[in-house]
Amino acid sequence: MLEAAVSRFTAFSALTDRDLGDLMTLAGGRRTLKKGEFVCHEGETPAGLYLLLEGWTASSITFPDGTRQLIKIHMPGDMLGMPSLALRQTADSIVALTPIAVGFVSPAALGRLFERNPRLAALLFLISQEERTMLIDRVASLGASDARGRLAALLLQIRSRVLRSNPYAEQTFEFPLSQGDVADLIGVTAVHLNRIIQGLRSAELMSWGLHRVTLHDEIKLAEIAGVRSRALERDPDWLPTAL
Amino acid sequence: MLEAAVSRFTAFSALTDRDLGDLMTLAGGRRTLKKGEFVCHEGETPAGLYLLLEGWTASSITFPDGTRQLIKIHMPGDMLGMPSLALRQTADSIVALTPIAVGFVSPAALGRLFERNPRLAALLFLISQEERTMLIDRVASLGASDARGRLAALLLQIRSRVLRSNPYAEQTFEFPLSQGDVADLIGVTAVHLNRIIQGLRSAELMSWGLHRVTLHDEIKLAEIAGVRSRALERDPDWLPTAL
DNA sequence: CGACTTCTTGAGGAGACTCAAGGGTGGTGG
DNA sequence: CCACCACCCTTGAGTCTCCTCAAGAAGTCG
Repeated sequence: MLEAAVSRFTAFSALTDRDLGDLMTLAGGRRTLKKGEFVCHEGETPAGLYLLLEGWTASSITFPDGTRQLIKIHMPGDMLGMPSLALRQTADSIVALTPIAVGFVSPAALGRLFERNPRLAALLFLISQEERTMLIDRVASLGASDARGRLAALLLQIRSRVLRSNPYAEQTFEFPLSQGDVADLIGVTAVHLNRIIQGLRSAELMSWGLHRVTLHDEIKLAEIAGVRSRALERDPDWLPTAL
Repeated sequence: MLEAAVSRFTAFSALTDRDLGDLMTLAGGRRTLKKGEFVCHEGETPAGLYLLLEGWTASSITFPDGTRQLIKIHMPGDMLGMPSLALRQTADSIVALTPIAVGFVSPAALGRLFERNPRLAALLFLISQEERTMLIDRVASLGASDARGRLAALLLQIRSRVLRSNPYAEQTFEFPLSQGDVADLIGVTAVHLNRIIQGLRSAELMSWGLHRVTLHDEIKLAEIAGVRSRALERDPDWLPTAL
């Protein structure tokens, strides 16, 4: 459980006891939210960061005409609200897709982290860069692929993320999103997405039902998505030395 | 000139002489490239960062079928190659859209920055968050808008970026991209984009020609784009104190 | 059990793509 | 200096993806 909370850090480098302690003091004040509740709303003054401890969330942008675009799915270990640190108004709304628990990280604590534990600060910097890469891949998918390709890319991306926290997961995994949610993620209507899903089902590339998704042929799906898999850098030699 | 090179930092907070000195030692080895040359190719082992000093560049992802998706335009002051720091292979190719000059930043120098100047490191962190917001807005635009809206959003975004380095710019600005480039940016074909441009031209919302774009009615264009303007946070109080 | 959300299917229309061809422009070499 | 080539812009016609509107079926929660 604690392991999942720091998994984004440990993906880059092992943490010392001091690092772990600093992270724990960073994320104080555990808070739980029910499914459908909001961690924050776009337009608010940013309060700080939230370390997602349990459950899934999604961040979204709402257009003046009411259209909702889902930007990204978050899972345990993700730090929420970082992009809005640079802004006067929160950029995206964050909603709980399942019951969740978050730890609150005050901006002041973040400032102290940069002063007192440069190595951990650098790891947080790396996590941000990883997030940028994921957004870059999403831009590429939305801009260059059709609905089938976008769906395949999204499912593969979520699956690889699930695998990280549970290496024993099989081809099948829990999937709390509705088809409407996924439609908002990949930028198509729910009606059209449904027809795409029917197609992939009858081609026996995937199954989808009962809040559970199974990818039967990941190689074929990766071809459809047109994605290159990304390997994270481990223990980059330029990282400040551990305290 | 030097001013533009640090403009992304000073947008958040004024720099001390020490900060400026640290930044200068950070970006050593000025290199110039001709239009069309590549700063780096996707798939390579990441070498480090590049501070764009003069000219425009674009980063792109290439799909297995040869499709090219342009991710983002970079202008003087932008730090190139940051997302790939977290990866074993460079995520995006970066090509010069005009003659450019870059300064090279070694990963080792970056590590020292985190150890010796936490305030500057935090500013670099904030710049990364700003980049994430821009990508989030691009995901939203690509996912939720039609070609007209995407074009309007792109032009407004580029214009606000141009304004930052040249506050005296009028409605018109230099624009070195071809229609094909813009089509690759907003994820439509060049043929279709051209028809969209004709429409905006005849509606007298914009002009485009001779490597120059003029936005005649930004309010109307902002409506079409469906964008909220974003104000950067100035001098956040959690920043480590200046050295 | 009833209200609600979610999933599914149908039919017609609009936005975007493909293929194709003509004209303009800048650059290069003879 | 001119001829040629490459690239970019423009326009047309036909096709396909995806959207809208609509309504019924199935699942879910109180």
